[in-house]
Amino acid sequence: MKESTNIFKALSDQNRLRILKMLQIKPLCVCEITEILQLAASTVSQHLSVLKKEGFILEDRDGKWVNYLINQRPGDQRISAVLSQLDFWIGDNQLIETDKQKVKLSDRYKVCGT
Amino acid sequence: MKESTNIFKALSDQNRLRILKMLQIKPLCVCEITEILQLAASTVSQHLSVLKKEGFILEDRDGKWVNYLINQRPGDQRISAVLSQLDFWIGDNQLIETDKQKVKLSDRYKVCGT
DNA sequence: ACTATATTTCGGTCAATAACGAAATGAAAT
DNA sequence: ATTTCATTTCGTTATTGACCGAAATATAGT
Repeated sequence: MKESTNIFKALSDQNRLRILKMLQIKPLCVCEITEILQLAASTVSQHLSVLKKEGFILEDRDGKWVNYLINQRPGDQRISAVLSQLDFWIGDNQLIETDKQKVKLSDRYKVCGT
Repeated sequence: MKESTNIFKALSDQNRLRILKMLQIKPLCVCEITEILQLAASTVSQHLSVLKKEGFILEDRDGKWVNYLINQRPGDQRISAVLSQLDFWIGDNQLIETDKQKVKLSDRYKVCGT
């Protein structure tokens, strides 16, 4: 018996919304997200695990990195509904606007490891 | 400049979801909702003010009572999207099922004032 | 004006959660 | 095998949010 989770809870945190919008641009590893959000890596990891647990995103290990990406085939229809119209549900504000710019310019080989 | 509020935050609380589903049956006053949720009136009032502030519901004073009802013409399209398909977004569980039964049987003149 | 009932506002407590840094784990390169 | 870097897990702290009861406000009836 699977208990019905409240998908809105996963979306109630502003930083998790920012992450979703960033992943809309392209898959990212934890250290790239950490760099952009200016949070501790452990905090970002937690947010990602919430989004993954709910089915919004998938992880894909690539060597020492873990890429996170939007889940294209979520089990839950409500999650599909949100993800397929992310711009409708989560409008851009200044913060998200600049996040997206940073994602476009982000290069893992420069951001990480230095 | 109106700051963009996170509509998901208003929906992240289980009791607020219950209230929305109850109001789907019929408009209710605070004391009826209080009776069904078994919370303090002040707590229910807080929940209602959040839902009202976000545009999910409207209030309509009727003498000493204040009726709350689903907003049929929300300004925010996302809120329309949620409200027009409330059953899709907020599935029934046992709790909500019995809430709705209680709403159908609820009679303000018996519940309040005694 | 006074009383009764409904509701909201206020001040405070407690629980949930977002945040951090440190330690543990995973994977690759030396 | 050891080092290095990315990530996760753990333990703790700070913040936020749900909740309550008491006091304040609103409305209607006496």
